[in-house]
Amino acid sequence: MSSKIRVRFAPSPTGPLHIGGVRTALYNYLLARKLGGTFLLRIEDTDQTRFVPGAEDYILESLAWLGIMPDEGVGIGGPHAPYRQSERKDLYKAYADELISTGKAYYAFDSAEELDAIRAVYESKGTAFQYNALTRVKLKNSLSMSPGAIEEALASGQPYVIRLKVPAKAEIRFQDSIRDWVHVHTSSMDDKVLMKSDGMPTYHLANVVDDHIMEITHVIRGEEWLPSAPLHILLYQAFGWQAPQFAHLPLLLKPEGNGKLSKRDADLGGFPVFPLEWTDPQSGVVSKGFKQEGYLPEATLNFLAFLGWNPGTEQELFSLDELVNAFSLERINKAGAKFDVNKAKWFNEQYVKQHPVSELASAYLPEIESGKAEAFVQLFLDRITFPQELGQKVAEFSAFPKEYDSAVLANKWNSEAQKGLLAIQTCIEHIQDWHAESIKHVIHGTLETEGIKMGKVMQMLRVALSGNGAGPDLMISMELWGKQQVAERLSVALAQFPKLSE
RNA sequence: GGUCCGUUCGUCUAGGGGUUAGGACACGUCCCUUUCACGGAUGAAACACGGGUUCGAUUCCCGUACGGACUACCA
Repeated sequence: MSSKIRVRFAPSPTGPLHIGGVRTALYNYLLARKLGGTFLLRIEDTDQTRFVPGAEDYILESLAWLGIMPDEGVGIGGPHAPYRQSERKDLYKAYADELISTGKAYYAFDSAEELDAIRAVYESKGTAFQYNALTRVKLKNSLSMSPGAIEEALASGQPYVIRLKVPAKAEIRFQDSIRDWVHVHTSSMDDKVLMKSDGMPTYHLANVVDDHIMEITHVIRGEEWLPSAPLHILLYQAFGWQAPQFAHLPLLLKPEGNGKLSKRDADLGGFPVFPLEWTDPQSGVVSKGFKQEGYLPEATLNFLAFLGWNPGTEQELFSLDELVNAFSLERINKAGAKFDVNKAKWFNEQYVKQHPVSELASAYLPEIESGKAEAFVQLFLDRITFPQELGQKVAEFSAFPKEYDSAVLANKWNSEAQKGLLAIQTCIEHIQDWHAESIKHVIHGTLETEGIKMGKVMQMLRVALSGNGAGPDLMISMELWGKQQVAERLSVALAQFPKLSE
């Protein structure tokens, strides 16, 4: 008996992959790597009406961007191909038939409209309708109909679904890796549809059959599946199969208020909930992506990993390999986690700072000569959250000041500052070796001989050169502007500042 | 409504029968710096409530409240 770990990520191609889905994929990936197992990708496209073109590619591209590619599955191949459920359609029918023949499932001929009507009646009475042991005898199915009538209905091609015959009185229990024992009584479950009238299986059947065939050992999925887990257990029992180990992940919640994180929150909060930018093929509406917003894949992964899991130590920055190493199902939390943009940004800043300067320079300042571009990156590295801010920073830096910080001017512009700036204007003319260190040396020396305190003029010098009262290291800035530019900026500023007499 | 799941600073969380309840983000203050940012230090900030069990409960049990998920021929 093989004890090889096999996990899967099984999204539906109904739109862009949600960030919660990405976290599910990540946890699956981490467990597989941690235990030397296999991570596979299966596409659950059994609902033909909700298929969205491009969604499958989007999923693959997202996983590739983050570096958590599956070992097996759609787009990769493997021993259990095909991995797209629509292409495995015929398989499921045979399993459903097996359940019919063993009496674990039955045909139901009730139309969707009939059931809706029944539901409406129940609802008007303040109760909920359940298709179960109590009601199925009064409905149109192979349990209530005579053998002849069933025969006839089937032969005449009357549409039907196959439903699981849920036992009336039984307690279903299973041990979840995250929630421990979960018990549910079958009286609160209904006879779920296994095969739809269009010949496609429902999620429940396809999922259980495929997880079994593909030898999945651990099912790691979102908490929204917890209520249907007992049904899946029942299915495994009906087939006589061993159920995999379940782990139901806590949900990702809205940053404000309550509820599941949704696309709407992203639009409202100005942050992405999708890994990559997505253009809706129907409406053309574009949704932001972590990548396009400027989040680095390592930062996105690290941030996501910590939403619902932690290593139990005080280390927060983890590479993917370190995550693999530290990961365990046991340390996943039970309660839902609110998405916090500030924390995401903080992670990104950490990774931006760690990023090789040369790469940032060539990727984000491609127009600028590499040596200078790297100097700019160094200058702004601590002041940006997203690397693409670099271009804007450099543009602002390079532009001639349009106006001068009036508050600083009001406070610091005095005759001593004027004297200092005049002295600086003269002395920089003589600097041959135009580098931050030598500029600093000369300016300091000049101010000292003039008997002017640094504090009295330096901020005015900054305002004169950049227009701003705050900014990066002035000496390095001067080096980057170049001697001629500095001289020009200084003389323009001096001409505009009010003239002060001694 | 029913079923199930959950609840430690504003947020992510550590912890766990006896602790000054720890860390991180954000926020305040201070230091560093010519300024800002970075960095460092520091402050404010939490065990939902009520009953048990116990010498002792934030920790275990039960209720309540609150929150969430699910309740389709969607996944």
